[in-house]
Amino acid sequence: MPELPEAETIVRGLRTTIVGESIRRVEVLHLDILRQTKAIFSKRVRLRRINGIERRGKNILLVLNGGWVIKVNLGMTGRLLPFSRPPRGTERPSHPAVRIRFLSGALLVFDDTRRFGSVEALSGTEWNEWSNLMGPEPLGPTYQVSRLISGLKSSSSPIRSWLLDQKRIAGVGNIYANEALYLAGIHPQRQSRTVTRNEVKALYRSLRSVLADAIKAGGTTIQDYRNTDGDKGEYAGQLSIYGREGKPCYGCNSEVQRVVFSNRSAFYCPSCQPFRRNK
DNA sequence: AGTGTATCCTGCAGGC
DNA sequence: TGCCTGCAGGATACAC
Repeated sequence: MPELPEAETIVRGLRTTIVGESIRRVEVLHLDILRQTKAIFSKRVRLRRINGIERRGKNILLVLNGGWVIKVNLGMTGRLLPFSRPPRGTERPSHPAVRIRFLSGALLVFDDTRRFGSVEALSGTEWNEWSNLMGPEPLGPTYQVSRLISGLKSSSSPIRSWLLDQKRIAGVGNIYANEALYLAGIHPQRQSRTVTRNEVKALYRSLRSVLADAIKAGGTTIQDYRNTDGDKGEYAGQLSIYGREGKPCYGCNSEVQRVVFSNRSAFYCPSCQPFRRNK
């Protein structure tokens, strides 16, 4: 579920709740979520203070003293839910996988129905190495259209696949890739290197505006996504193409199509996003 | 080297 | 009502 805007919304929620808390102990209810042994994870985070919350792509970082970080990837259905005291009744998470308990009595629960998410404690060095393997942040102040042009120029991948590759650009998932391609008038299966310079410029603009607008709306909830207050994101009402198979295109009334490749659905308007033969 | 496919897991919606 | 199939915001180990 969560792409960059959803992760950013959660980061902002955590900044107002758990920064300054110190970890008393951790409980791991599903070992497959943890990317290291429970003993190592516990040893690395216990009694450390949360100094800040950061985001890299779709990943959420709890920055601890000593340079340690807890890296959280939400997968498809992951949630990070802070509580000032143990939750009761309907407040209780349905699929808790990891609980971080603080000295104050507050706690943070990583809840994940499908358990595609992951949690891992890394040293500052390990984190830097990992981060360096990722592509640039599309909303970063130094990200420029030239970067997108040169990246696409050398790739024979379909452009939707290129956008989903976290090593090429960080944080873009299936919803916003589809939305940005629609707004730029580019068919999702166009070979990346055949996309024209003007089309890439349009894509650069649409990508940044879609992501920024989605952050303003608190992200997109299709089914599972919730922010740190347990509330849904409102961007679903603004989606132009994602999930609209069989419905009329907002621009031209043509029927929105769905095609599956790389095991993911892509949505497009055959009229507004024509497929041109690859060079 | 770079790409595409299958797989992990649970739950929900729709068809019969 | 119940059973079946397909589908879901992600990442990655493989095969080619």
